[in-house]
Amino acid sequence: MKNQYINQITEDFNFSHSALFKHLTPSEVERISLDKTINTYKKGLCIYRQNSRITGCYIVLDGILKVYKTGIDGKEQIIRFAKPYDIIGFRSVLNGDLACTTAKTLEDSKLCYISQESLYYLVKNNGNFAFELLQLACRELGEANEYITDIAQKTVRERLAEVLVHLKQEFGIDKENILQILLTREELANIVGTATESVIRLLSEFKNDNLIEIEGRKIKILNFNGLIKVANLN
Amino acid sequence: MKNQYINQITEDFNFSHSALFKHLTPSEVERISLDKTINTYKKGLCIYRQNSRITGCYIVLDGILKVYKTGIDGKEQIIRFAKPYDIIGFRSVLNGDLACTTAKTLEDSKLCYISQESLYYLVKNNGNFAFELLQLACRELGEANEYITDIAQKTVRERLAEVLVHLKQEFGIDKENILQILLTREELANIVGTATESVIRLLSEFKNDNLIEIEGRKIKILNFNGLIKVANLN
DNA sequence: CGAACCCTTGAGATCCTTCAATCCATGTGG
DNA sequence: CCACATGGATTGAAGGATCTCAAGGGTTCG
Repeated sequence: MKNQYINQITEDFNFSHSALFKHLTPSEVERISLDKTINTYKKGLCIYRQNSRITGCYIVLDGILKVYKTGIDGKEQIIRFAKPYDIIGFRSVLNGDLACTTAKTLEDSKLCYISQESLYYLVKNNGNFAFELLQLACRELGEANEYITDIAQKTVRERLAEVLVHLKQEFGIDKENILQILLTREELANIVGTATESVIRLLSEFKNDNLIEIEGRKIKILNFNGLIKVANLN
Repeated sequence: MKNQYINQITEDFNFSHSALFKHLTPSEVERISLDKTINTYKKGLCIYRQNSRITGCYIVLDGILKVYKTGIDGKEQIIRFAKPYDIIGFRSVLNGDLACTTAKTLEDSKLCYISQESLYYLVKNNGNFAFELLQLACRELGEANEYITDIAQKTVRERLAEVLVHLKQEFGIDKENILQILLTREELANIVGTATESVIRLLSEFKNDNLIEIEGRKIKILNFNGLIKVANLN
């Protein structure tokens, strides 16, 4: 019976592939398997909402989510994406704060819910888990600091090129060099922190410079090093 | 003998006032007291530099530091400040990365150095300490996300007002309503993410609007709620 | 008394946003 | 199958916020 639950999650989620969860003992795996919930979500659904109380966090088993803050007059600022093996919502759970972001699926997705109690249990009882989570938080913090500096100092053009570089690094490209994440122009603008129209104009400049090709939301990377140069990355 | 070391730190630093360190057992206090180093630093000194290897972290006992990243053509972006009871450098220590920021004293300061080994020891052996540190990282992460949204969406005017609000909340004001942190116009610009000249012009607008008074680097807050309104904070 | 720093102000340039109009694809209900 | 609504993409034009450059003034300090 218990094994059945465990199989249900390990089928979708190979713990040993996760830096965070590979330290779990069999009994810990069993424990979280007992109170976890695996659900699938259609594209475009909110998993949790900014300013709502959040009772647990989620591991992404399949799909891609955007995590964003809603700022002045409803404009979204995308803070990060989450893909398989990523964990979302742990920040608010650990702090006991209301969610400071909204998480929404960009594709049909499968998530594993882990309750606040389970997360606390792991953090308190498994030093390695706590350490990995701490490292994760620190890594995200480092990235956030980088982001702040970029937004504060770089031009929109540089930032858009940098975003394309990061998206390639995070989601990869297929054999035709097409970015493996599909975003609307508005979503791109909400990462870069600019207006939709600016993204459109710059993308078409990048196209004229033979850095990329565009077909709807598909972006083909033609000259990665060129993008890096435009982005002013080192 | 050992007690002498312990006194040396507890004299400057009341552990029970620190959310992070109040969980330490006497033997843990003793342990870190044995390998810690307390030093005073003149104003304007670098404690550690971006891209350098960092062998431990620092607790601020006295003084104020700025923590910043150096971006395009040497322009500083101030990420945060540190004041007594704050801890700096733990992010890079825990991740084993090179420092991603530079920390510099804004006043004569006294810091307590804690080695990587001691920090690791505490994280691994004291679940409460690890938990507090995790919470701290999560809190900073939440603030960083907030910051990203602000820089991306707000005008320079709004951001400058917001910075003044935050500085008041973090460092307070004296009986004459003067901000208890002195910054150059350039440093203010490096928090806001703008040009020095813009800060100067906006500060004098705020003065004309009777929100503040300026005398050199002293900023007197005349109308705090007005600043909050300009900052578009709620 | 310079030198070094910081602060201030003006003017022009420019990047970017905003607003408005159009186009296109998709989906839905009659 | 058509008419229409919806959401996204695109383009142009105008305006504005902010930056850059340049010059000058004040203060501190050796």
